[in-house]
Amino acid sequence: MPESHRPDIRKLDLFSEMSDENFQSLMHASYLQTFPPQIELITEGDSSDFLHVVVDGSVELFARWNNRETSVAIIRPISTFILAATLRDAPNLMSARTLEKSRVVLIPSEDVRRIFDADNNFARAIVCELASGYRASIKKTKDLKLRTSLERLANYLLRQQTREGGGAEFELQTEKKRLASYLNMTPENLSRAFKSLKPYGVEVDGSKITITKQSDLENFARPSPLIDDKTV
Amino acid sequence: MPESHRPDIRKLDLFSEMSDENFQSLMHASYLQTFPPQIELITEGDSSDFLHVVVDGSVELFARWNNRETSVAIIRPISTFILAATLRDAPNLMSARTLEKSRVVLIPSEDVRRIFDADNNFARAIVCELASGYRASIKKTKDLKLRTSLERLANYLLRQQTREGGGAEFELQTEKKRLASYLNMTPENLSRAFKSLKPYGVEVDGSKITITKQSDLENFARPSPLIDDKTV
DNA sequence: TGCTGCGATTGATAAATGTCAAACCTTCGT
DNA sequence: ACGAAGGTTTGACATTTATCAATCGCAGCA
Repeated sequence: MPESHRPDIRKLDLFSEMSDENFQSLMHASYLQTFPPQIELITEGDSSDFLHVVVDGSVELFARWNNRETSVAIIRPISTFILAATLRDAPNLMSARTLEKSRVVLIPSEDVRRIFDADNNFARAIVCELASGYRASIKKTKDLKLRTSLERLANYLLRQQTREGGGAEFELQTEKKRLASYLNMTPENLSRAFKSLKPYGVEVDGSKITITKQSDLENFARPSPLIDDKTV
Repeated sequence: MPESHRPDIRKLDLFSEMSDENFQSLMHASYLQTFPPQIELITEGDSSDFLHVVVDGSVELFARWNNRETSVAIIRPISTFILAATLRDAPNLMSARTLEKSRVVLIPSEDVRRIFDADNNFARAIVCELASGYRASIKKTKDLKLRTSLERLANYLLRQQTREGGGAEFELQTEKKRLASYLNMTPENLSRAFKSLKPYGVEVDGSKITITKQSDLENFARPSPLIDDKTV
């Protein structure tokens, strides 16, 4: 793998504390690949041969069952995905496709497991990462089970607002079709949900959202750190 | 903590490979406590002071938001819970209550973290356990998002049948009220769902289920290893 | 034995969500 | 500039799921 992205990857929590030697060894065995949009990188059920790192573009994780499909996450630079499958040497539970032209570093799972055994700092970082991912997944379950679709949308908007810097005006950064699937609703339902949030000060213009009555929206959404916070 | 349960706990994947010394050290710092039914052991948001091991009875993990409540998991002997919060030293995301008179071993989180650092085999086991839990949670998300409540019930019955040994006749082992919450439906809806499964050979008598047309039910449920299998 | 309380069921109704079809709009490539 | 493709919105309608109220039935207990 070329050198160019190494410093960025090295900065990830997952890799920042490991020894130089082990990091170089991981990188040495990896590939940097560029993919066009809409390429299915992983199909669920496949064995997990590589830990993936998105360094450019974006990748959607999704799942299929019985001819239905749902969006589970959208991975943006710089982050890894399918760490759990890699470590357990188990089949991937989700499929992955590029949403746009993307660059992905592929680290052979075998090397990840080998260096996990050799490098205590790396092992510690892996545990942190896994625990975080696990907790994020629990939060998603709570969001799904405890909230109506309207409430999920309202809270999503507040989270997205925060991610985008906190201003009253921000971009969705996701197609509405995909957002609908992510929030477990149909595009039609999402469209109507936006209208239902208008009384709470949500203005929609294409992918631009403006929140004109912040406290009204928060009052309706009732965000909870135990569901909506990234870090907790 | 008294000695009596140690051999059983030692057999758990999480503890079976660690050094004797470290295991004894963990146990030495732990408490065995007996709780009556319906005691709230943990309230979500609390800091995670102990890793819990249910050695007798059963414990429900559930979550609250906005005056609603949902059942997330039921823990039966012998298993641990809230490992992720313990490791991250983060607040618990779920509450826990005993369903019946139960005995629980409480291992101080601090000791778990300390010995994680000291014992590579324990660290490895923790990673396995976390990765498993993470994957189980992803499967739950897929189940929730991709299936209707009727399909969730049908697949639940097939899983429960397997857990109970695979015979045509088996017990639910859970109040229907709780099962409904676990499957994200109301008790009324669950009751009707059972009736809707009658054409597929599901007979209900109290908590006893008899599956008279196995292949019909499987045909309807379409279980997938990537959602329903324990081990994958 | 007969209460009592609570879970389970049933029926009627309401609310939430999905489906289908059509129209609209934006983007993109020729 | 034009047309095609596909995402978005809207309306009408169907289905799923929840809510409310009443009843049933069983387990625990005086």
